[in-house]
Amino acid sequence: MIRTRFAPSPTGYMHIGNLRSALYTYLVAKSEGGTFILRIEDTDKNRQVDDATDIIYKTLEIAGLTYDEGPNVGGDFGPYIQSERKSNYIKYAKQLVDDGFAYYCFCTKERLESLDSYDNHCRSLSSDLIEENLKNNVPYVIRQLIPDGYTNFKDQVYGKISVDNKELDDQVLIKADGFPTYNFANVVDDHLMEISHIVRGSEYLSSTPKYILLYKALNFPIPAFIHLPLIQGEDGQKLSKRRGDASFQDLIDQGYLPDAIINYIALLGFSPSNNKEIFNLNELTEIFNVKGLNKSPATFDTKKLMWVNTEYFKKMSEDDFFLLSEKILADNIKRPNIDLKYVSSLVKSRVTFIKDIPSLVDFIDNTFHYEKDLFVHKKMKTNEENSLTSLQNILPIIESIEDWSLDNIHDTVFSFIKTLEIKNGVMLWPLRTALSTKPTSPCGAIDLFILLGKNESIKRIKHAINLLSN
RNA sequence: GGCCCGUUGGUCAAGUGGUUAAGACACCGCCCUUUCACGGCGGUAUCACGGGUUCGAAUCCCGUACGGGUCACCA
Repeated sequence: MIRTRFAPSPTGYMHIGNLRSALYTYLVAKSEGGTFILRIEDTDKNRQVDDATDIIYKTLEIAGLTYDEGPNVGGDFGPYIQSERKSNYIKYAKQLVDDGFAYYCFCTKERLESLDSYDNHCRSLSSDLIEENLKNNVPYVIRQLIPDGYTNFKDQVYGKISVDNKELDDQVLIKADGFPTYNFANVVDDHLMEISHIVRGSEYLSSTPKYILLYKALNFPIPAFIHLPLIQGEDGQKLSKRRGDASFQDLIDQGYLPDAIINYIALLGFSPSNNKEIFNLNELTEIFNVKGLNKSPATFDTKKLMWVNTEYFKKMSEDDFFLLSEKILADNIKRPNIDLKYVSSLVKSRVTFIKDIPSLVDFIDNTFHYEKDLFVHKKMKTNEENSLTSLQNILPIIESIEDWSLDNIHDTVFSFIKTLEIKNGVMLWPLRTALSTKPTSPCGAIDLFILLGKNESIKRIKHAINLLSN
C-alpha cells in the first residue's frame, strides 16, 4: 500500500512549484489507490506566517487535492502538525546519542560563526563534561554523527546516486529550542506515519544521503525516493517565494481556472504515454506513472498556460460558461432586449479569460464611434465606395424582413448577394462593420442582426451610410 | 569554490543503438457561407561541443562547456 505525504511549512503563500509537488505527491499515491497525507512542518517558529496554514488548506481544496489523512481530517497516525509531536523527536534523538549515531554539541553561536563549516568539535567531549553541562543547563543541540564511507541510494527519477560521506556535515537534529530540524522531523515522522514513497523537489537530492544514514542508524526501513525536477521561471532560476514568483492564488486572480492550472503544471516535467494534453484530475490520476517523470527542470510558460485555459472554456458547456460570464455580461451590456445567454455562447470559444469579455461586447452599447476607413479591407476587396453601395442596396431588403430569425436573415441576405453577383465579403464586411462598429467582433454579420434586433440593426446601417456619404 | 544533478526546436516534450528525430504551445502561410476566433491543411526550427566504443549513436563511455541544485540551530 502506497502512502505519500505533502509536507509544506507554513511560511507564506504557495507558489506553483509547491503546488506541483503536492500534485505529484497526490498522483503517486492515487494512481495506485494509495493514501495521500498532509503534514504541516512548523518546526521553525521564527519563519511562521500567520495565515499560511489556512492558505495551504485552501489551496489544496481549490486544486482538488483531497488528503486522506491530515489536520482537520484526522487519521491513525496523527497529530499531523509537527509542533504537536515534539516529544517524539527528542526520544529518537536520545536513542541515537545512546547508540553512538549522534552527540550533544555545546558550541556557542560565536564559535560556529568563526568556522567555515562545523569542525566536529563536540564529537570527542568526555562523558563527564557532557554530564556536567547538561546538569548546569548549558544550551545544547544534538548533532548527527556522520560516519566515514560512501552512501548510495536509488532515486526513482534520477537513478543511482553515490556520495562520499566526507561531503556531509554533522547536521543538527535537535535545535537549542528543543525543536527538531526539518531533516530530522521529516525522517521520524515519515517512518511513524509509514510513508512508503517520499516525493519532493530535487533540491533535496543533495541532502538525501543524510536521510539514508539516519534511517539506517534508527533501524527504519528506507522508503522509495521520488525527486522532482524543479520548475524555473523564464530567467532560468527555480521558482520561489523569495523571488515573488506567481502563487496559485495570483494565477486564479489573473483569471486562470484551477483545473487549467493543475492541468498545465502536470505537464511541466511529466508526459503521459498517450500524448494527451488536456485532462482533469481524475483522468490524470488514471494515466499518471512515475516513469513519465522527467529529470530536467522545466520552464514555466505563460503562453501555454493561456492556451490550456482557453481549452477549458471551449470544452465547458454553455450553461456552465454562462454561470461564469453572466455577471460581467450584465454589468457591461445595458442595452435592453439583449439575450445575454446568446452573447455568452458567442463569446465562449474566443476568450482566454473572463475579464476579456467586456472588450468583446462593448460594441453592443457603444455605437457610432468609428472612422469610415474601417470599411476598407484588402482581402475582402472592400473600400468606402463599394461598401456604401452594398449598404444602400441591402438596407431596403433588411427593412422588409418580417421573420427576424437567424435562418431567414441568413437566407435572405445570401440570396440577395447572389443577385448582385458580388463576392460575399463585399456585402458581409460592410455589414459586419456597420453593425459591430469595430474591426473585430465576436461573430459575423448574421449573428449580429439577431443580437442587436431589427431596429438597432437598421439604425446602425443608416448611420454607416451617412458616414460613408460624406 | 566542493559535491550532486541536468542538457532533443523560442517553450513543454516523445525517443532508450538502425526513425524521413513524434506531438503540443508560440510563430508564419494557405483554406473555410464574411474579420478576429474556431476548425482544417501546411511551413520555419532541435539532438550543447569534442573525443571514443560500434558496421551503425540523440541513445553507451570519457572529457569540455553551459545551466540548475546544495553546502543553516530554514524548510
